[in-house]
Amino acid sequence: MQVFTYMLPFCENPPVTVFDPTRKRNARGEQRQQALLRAAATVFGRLGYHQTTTNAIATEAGVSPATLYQFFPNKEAIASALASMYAREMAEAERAIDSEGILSFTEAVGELIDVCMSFNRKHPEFHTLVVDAPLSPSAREDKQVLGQVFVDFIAARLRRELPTLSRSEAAHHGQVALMIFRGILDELTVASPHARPRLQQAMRNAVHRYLTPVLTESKAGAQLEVHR
Amino acid sequence: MQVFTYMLPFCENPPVTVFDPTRKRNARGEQRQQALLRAAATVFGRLGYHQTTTNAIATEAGVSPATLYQFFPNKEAIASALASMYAREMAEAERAIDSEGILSFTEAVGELIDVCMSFNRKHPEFHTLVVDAPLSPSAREDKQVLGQVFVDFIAARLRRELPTLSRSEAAHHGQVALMIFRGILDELTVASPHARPRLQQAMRNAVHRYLTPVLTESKAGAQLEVHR
DNA sequence: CTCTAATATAAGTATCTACTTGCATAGGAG
DNA sequence: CTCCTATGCAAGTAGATACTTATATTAGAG
Repeated sequence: MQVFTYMLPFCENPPVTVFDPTRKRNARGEQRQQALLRAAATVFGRLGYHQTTTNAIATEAGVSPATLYQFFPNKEAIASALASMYAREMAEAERAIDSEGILSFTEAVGELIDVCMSFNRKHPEFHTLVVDAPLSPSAREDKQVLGQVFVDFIAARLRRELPTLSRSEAAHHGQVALMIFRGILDELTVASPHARPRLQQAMRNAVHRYLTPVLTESKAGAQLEVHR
Repeated sequence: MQVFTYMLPFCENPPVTVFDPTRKRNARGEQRQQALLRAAATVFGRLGYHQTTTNAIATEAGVSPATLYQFFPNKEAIASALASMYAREMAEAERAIDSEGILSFTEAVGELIDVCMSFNRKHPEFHTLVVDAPLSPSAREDKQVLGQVFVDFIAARLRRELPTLSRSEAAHHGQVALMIFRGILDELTVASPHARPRLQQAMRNAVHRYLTPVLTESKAGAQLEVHR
């Protein structure tokens, strides 16, 4: 059986190595890997994970299907490599937001939303990879970390405004904000260009409106929540 | 080629007839159809649409695969029949909410959310059918109508509180509420029983907090929205 | 240059799964 | 009873697609 090593291209994060790390690679091979990943990204973005065939990826990259399997053990590995790369890159971008801590709560959360929306818009294939693709354990980990970074960002900002808020409460609200984000993102990915700006505004409003009462109504606690 | 007629079982709505409406059916056959739909619902709920094979449905129903195809032309038709049934039933339940118009805005919207959450909890397979399954045009129509009923319910309530709100604005807010609902529902369907009550409360809060500013901040219009 | 390992592919195979065929049984109308 | 049609199934077929094999070509190290 063939043994694989591959590095993730166009990504500053520590390279993800799969299988044998001792395998030598030529420059030509590295180019092919990158070309294959770019081709995969294109086709995944066009057709979604399930509709995308490995043959289509190979064709898009201008190589034979067998060549693809010189560099990736299976279809899942391609999806996982892309998903890991994107997840790490996006997490990095989120961590970089307001590292000096000069933004207000609303500004920081708005910036978080914008960064996430731009990223998804720049890499439309990320959505299907995260939602539809079966990922390797390591890619699942990266995906989960990405979610946690989003949640932690919001939780930290909430607690900065309101130190009396418990960690678990803050995390919970971060999680709900993430769910709201994802729900609207689902529509954003299929919305017509004409409808997009309004939805982007709605996204900011929805998350903001969910979070601000946590800060303003906090003294009264859960009693002020919608009853029933 | 075999010709099909089937009626949707356990559903008060007008029966959905597929193919030849003149085909005679015995009581035994009707039982089988219902058993097959029940079996399909079970397996779809357990494995999701894509992982569910027609063979598994037949096995679950205790019949051979060929028998399944006596009653349904293909896998999609099974998913479509179930999805149509559920979509109509759920739309009916939504339309029945506060038909006397005695509930407050908050109560009515809360009731809408509760009805939708209970329905999805009662029929866990509905989610995968609507999200993952390729549906027949008629089932897609029923699904789309269901979404519209949700949106219209909220839009009507918004305009009842605030008659100056334009129809399109009201509809937009209804649509965003639906996206928020779906985003949180996605997590509810996979949440542990222990986490569910808190998420249900978060669902009510999220939708409520998104909608109330539409009523209270309306005079100032979009200017009061989160800037940028 | 030469030799070895990496790269490339044509032409498959293997498997999965939706769906069929051919034939046997049953049950209601007449 | 008799016949026609609905019901039922064992044993398939067909087509899609992930993945492999055998083999040729290339290119970098020494």
